[in-house]
Amino acid sequence: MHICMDQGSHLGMAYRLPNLHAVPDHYYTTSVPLSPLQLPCLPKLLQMSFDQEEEALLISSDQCALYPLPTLLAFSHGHSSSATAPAVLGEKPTAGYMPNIGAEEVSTSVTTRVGYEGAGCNGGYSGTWWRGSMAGEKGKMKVRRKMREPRFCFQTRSDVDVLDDGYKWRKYGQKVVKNSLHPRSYFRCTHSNCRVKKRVERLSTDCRMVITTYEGRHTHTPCDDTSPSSGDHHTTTCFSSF
DNA sequence: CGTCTTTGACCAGCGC
DNA sequence: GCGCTGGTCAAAGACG
Repeated sequence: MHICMDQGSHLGMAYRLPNLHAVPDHYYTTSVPLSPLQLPCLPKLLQMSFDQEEEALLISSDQCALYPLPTLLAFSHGHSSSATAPAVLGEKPTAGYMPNIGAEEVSTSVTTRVGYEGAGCNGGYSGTWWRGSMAGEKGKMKVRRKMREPRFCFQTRSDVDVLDDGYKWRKYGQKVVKNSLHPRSYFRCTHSNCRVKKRVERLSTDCRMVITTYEGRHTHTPCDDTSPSSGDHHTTTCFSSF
C-alpha cells in the first residue's frame, strides 16, 4: 500500500505512489478534518511497515490540529457515516485502534518506495525502519531481521515529547542517534503481556516536530491501561468512541 | 516502599 | 573481522 496525501489531504486528495509490485492497495482519503484529540498537532503519517515488507502512507498537512491515527482506521472500518469519515477507495481494511493494526489486517505484499518529499518527511529522520525502507528502493540495504512487528510512524508538531494516545508507557531507554540533535526515547507498553513499543524523537531540522513510531500490536484496549485514579478520562473516552 | 526515569554498558545487525 | 550504530538491559537515583 502506498498512499500519499499531499498538502490539502483534508480536501480529499489521495493518490497512489508508484508501486513496483502489482498488489492490492488501500486508499484512504479524508474530506474534512477529523475530530481531534488532545494531541497538539496533526500527525503526518510517515510509514507503516509490516514484517519484512514495507508499507508507506504519507500524509502531510500544515494544519495544526490532531487527527488520531485510530480515527483513520476506525473510519475506514465503517465506524462513522459522517462526512468527516475518510473513504476507503481500495480494499477495506479491518483494523481498529491504530497501534493494533497488524499484517493480517492491512498488510499487502509490496516493496517500499517512500516519497520523502513533503515538508518534514525528509527532515533527517534516520531510524531503523527508514533504513529498511531504503532496502526496497536501492536494493542494497538489507531489511533488518528484527523488523517483524507491524510499525506505524507519524509526525506531529508538539511542544511535548510524549503524546497521550490513551495507552500507558514506560520509558526504558534513551539514545542519541546519528544525524539528530535530539535524543530518541524508547517506551514500552506497561500492560502485562503487551509488547508494543514506541519510539519518540524530534526532528533535528525542526525541534517542534515529534516523530512517534509504534511497533507491535496492543493486546488490550486503551481503557485497560487507564486506572480510575490516574488515567486521562478524556483520552479514554475519545479512543473508546472510535 | 513501589514505581518510574535516567544513563552507561552491553549486544546484535550492518557496511566496509 | 572490525567498527559504527541502533536497540535493550539493568542498576541507581528520583519521586510521590
